[in-house]
Amino acid sequence: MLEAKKLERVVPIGGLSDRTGVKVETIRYYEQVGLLPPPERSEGNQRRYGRRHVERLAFIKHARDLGFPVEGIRTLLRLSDNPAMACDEAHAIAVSHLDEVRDKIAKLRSLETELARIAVTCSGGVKACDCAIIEALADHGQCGHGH
Amino acid sequence: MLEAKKLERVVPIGGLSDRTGVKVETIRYYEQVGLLPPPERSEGNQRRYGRRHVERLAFIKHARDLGFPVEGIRTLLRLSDNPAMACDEAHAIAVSHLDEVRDKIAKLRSLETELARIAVTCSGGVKACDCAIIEALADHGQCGHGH
DNA sequence: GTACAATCTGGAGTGACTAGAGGTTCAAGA
DNA sequence: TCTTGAACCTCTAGTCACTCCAGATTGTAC
Repeated sequence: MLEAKKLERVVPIGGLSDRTGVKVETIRYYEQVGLLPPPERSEGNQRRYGRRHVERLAFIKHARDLGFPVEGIRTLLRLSDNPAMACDEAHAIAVSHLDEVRDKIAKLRSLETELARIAVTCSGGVKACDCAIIEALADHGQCGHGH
Repeated sequence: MLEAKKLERVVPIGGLSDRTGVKVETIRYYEQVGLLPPPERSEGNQRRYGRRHVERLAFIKHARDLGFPVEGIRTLLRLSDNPAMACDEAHAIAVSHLDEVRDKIAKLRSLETELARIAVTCSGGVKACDCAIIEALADHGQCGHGH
């Protein structure tokens, strides 16, 4: 058992960073906020990570890439550590987040439309023109707030 | 002249907030970072805003609603105060921002696709199932980083 | 052994707000 | 005119998810 543990490949934080694509500083941050458990240390107090940390961090990164907030990931990790629990909660988290992403897409498309309208009215390059972009931004009728 | 100025309708910060939809605290913030010039004050040191401030803040709000960063808005405001300047810069700012918005939409749609895939594999509600969401997040093949 | 890159901790910054504490002013109503 | 409560003030610090920097130590290749 100890022998098996002794032979496990452990890496310093840079090695974990290389394996997961997560920055060194971000790894330390995740440890600080409790997403990643503190690893064992070398005699010189340097972090040494084994396979389980690699897997945990990969999970975290995948979830971050999908836009889950840190607190949501904390919940997902807890569920991950208790596979016998109902997956209602994981599903609720994912669906809620999916809704947020869809809302955001809708909003951004609306922004895109207006930005494209604004940008196209001023092709640029003409000195001393009255800038249509500035005028569009000053146009209260387009600012989405009733006056 | 002084008489005309005396008769201009001025409002306290709450009035400006009501007229523009921008929060009181956010108005103070914009003054602090220099987007909004400091207004005149009452004898009791309360801010008093006239029409020009209302217009300036409406401009800022419109630009923020479109997602322009504060520094970009600072530039747009400078251009707005100098209408004789070439509008190359305003155009460049708008187009650059439009590109960012388009990039973001593309990324979010990709996220939506994967989230929808993940969420649909676990309809939830079945106790003691192996949660497909957790497994999907743990699946290195899907995390966008080569191992 | 030497040198340099990697690692450590602690503190603070980023961007755009947002909240709270404790004190003052203002305006409406009695 | 007086009272009261909302609006206002400044200052400080928090939010979220990182990110950066300084100064010191460790580790590894040559």
